[in-house]
Amino acid sequence: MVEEGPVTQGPVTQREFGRLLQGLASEMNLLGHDFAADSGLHATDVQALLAVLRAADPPGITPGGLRAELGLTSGAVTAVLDRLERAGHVHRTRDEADRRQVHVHYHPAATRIAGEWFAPVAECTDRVRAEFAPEQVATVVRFLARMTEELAELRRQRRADRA
Amino acid sequence: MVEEGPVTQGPVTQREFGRLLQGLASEMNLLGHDFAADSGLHATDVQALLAVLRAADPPGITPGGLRAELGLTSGAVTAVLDRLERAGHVHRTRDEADRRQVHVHYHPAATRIAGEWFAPVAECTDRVRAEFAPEQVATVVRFLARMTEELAELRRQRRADRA
DNA sequence: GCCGATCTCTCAATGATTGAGATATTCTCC
DNA sequence: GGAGAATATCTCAATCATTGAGAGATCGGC
Repeated sequence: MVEEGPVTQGPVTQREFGRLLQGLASEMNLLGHDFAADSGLHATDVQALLAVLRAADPPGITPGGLRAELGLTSGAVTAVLDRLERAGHVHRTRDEADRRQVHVHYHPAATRIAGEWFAPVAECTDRVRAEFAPEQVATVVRFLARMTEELAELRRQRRADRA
Repeated sequence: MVEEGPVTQGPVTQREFGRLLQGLASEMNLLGHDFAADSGLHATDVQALLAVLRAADPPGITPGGLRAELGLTSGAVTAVLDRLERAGHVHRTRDEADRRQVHVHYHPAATRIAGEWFAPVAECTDRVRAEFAPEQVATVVRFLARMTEELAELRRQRRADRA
């Protein structure tokens, strides 16, 4: 009873806020695990497939981009893409302008499969979003974008410091 | 302007919203990778260590709890804990009431090391939080909590359906 | 054109993860 | 109380993802 007091800014300590963020990230990770298990893929392959799916496909994401986005070494990315390609989820094309680069594209079937599997998740998201007023949703969106941006900047800076 | 037809809920489409969430989760994952690289640990070990750190320590988290929270098999959890214990980050105690169970506790040193490494991340979080009014932060907190809860419920239900 | 830089892939070595089974403990129901 | 089912953790051999160094191919600046 005593600890339920404050409501606005004070009640959520930095630590609790971190816990919330970690908890959500963890839960999303587990969704990936489940999708992997259901699809006969591995957790890493799913992360890669999702990264490919959420990349703009006109250009398509490069193995190097995946390397940066998944935190893997180049050999691991090649292996992941080999597995995804062998399973028929993605295919590679070589950039004609810069022939060193490769672009990874998803197959329509992969979109459909992932879309169907994640449909209940999307419903989940919609359900939660519906609990918030439009301007509140906008606030959440702004927060998510800013947080992501700020963390990316932090990592970028750290990388620069290391060199 | 023209192609924004299927607006499910306000200005942000469901797809964009999912992208935002995935992007943030991905970024947080990469932070874990970097911490792992700097600490001589593996990505999984870091996830486990963070899970131990954010668990209430009076009881301490069990290997089974970690198994559920990381999506690993029992053998993998044992291996992870062996590594973390060997590195001096955590230690195991056996529950006296139910001697089948084990509780994992972090060493104070682990808290300090992780705390120091993640201090800039915490500053990041604070910086972003400072950009929002108290009631907006409260909205974000509520959203994070509800989203996590809903996703956890979805996974729980799926697990039940499978059986 | 040439040299350094960039991007991807190869490959052997390492080691993390799996999955079935063993062990120990608790719970349930007669 | 005691037999059997259920639960929690650990063991271990087999599998396979990941690492890390290096090769091959291509581009950009001078």
